[in-house]
Amino acid sequence: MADLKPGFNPLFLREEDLREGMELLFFAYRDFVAEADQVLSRCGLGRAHHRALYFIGRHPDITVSELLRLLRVTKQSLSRVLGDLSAQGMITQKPGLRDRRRRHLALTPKGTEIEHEVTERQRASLARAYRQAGAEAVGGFRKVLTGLIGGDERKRFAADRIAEASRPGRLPGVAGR
Amino acid sequence: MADLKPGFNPLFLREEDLREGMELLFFAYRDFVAEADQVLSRCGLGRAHHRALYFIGRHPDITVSELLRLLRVTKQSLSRVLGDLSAQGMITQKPGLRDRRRRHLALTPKGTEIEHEVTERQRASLARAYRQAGAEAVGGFRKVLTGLIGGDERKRFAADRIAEASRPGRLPGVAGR
DNA sequence: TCATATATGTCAACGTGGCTGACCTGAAAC
DNA sequence: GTTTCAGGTCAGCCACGTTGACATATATGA
Repeated sequence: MADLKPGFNPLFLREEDLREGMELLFFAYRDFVAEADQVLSRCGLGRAHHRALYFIGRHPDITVSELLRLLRVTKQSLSRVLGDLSAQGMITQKPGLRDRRRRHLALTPKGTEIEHEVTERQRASLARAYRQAGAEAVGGFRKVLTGLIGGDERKRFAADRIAEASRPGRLPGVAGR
Repeated sequence: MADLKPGFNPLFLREEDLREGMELLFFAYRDFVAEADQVLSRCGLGRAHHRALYFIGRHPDITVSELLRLLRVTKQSLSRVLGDLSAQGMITQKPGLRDRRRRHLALTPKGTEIEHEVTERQRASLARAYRQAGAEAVGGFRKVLTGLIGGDERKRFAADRIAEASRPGRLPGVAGR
């Protein structure tokens, strides 16, 4: 069953600890998103809408295909969500100047408001966990999670992400595929 | 907008860092579960089946309601999943001796095999991330995630969980509700 | 200039896995 | 022994993923 050999691994790689880590991730994620779901349901929105709002807010003028690569869903799924958000006046979609096939997405004031309202809960929740755990633990948290991210996306969370943060409209890890 | 005041918070609690943490969690979880989904779809099972298999394997003779509290889904949702697993001969359900209403669940050899096959991928993935990050980072990872878990469940991941691990059939955080 | 290949986005139909509501069954209480 | 209740099931619905077929826009080449 490809079991880990206890004698050849540090303590934290034991079967039991790995299982515990998996459960921790499961429970933490479950509760983290549940935080937002309450607010979302009051707005008549789902989790999928929130994810779209979030990333559009974070990357103004993002195109649909860039958003697709971030979310890793099919364009058909995303299309429905964007249709909803557009119908409710939460996002704007303007065709690109260079390539008029592309629609560039942005939040309306209303969309911004909803996004903040929902995300604020999660941010507060994470902030509390960060504060309780301390700066050093936060570093470890980020280190391990970064290691779990597969492939290209990991680069976005490399050490030099400060530079990225100062260019808010860009999507370095996405535009370059 | 209830923004965090930069002057009164340590650096790692800045808006930008919290957003990055949220995204990290999103991407890491997304890729972590995607790992298992490939294997699952080959077995004709879904994510819900895996979660049930996992926790039944980890807590033999668990009752349906205990499982419900772990997974936080409705009994109707779980019932369908258990029906599938039972029909495919992956779990056994025997009525309790003391209270014959309760069904105690356990994995069959076939169920154990499938569970291992799926979970093994995830365990390997987490082990790699742990190894890359180092023991200290793993401690921080667990600390922050534990802080994200709401309410009662957090206790299960307290310092004395070693004691729990030596009593594999028990569910201290669950039975006591 | 028009035929076509490619990229992008949409429409229709379907599957998984959540949910609520109504109901059944065994155990316990009066 | 009827009632009450916890544990579990059946039926139907919804959110949000999927695939397949199609529409539109740009780029390419005769």
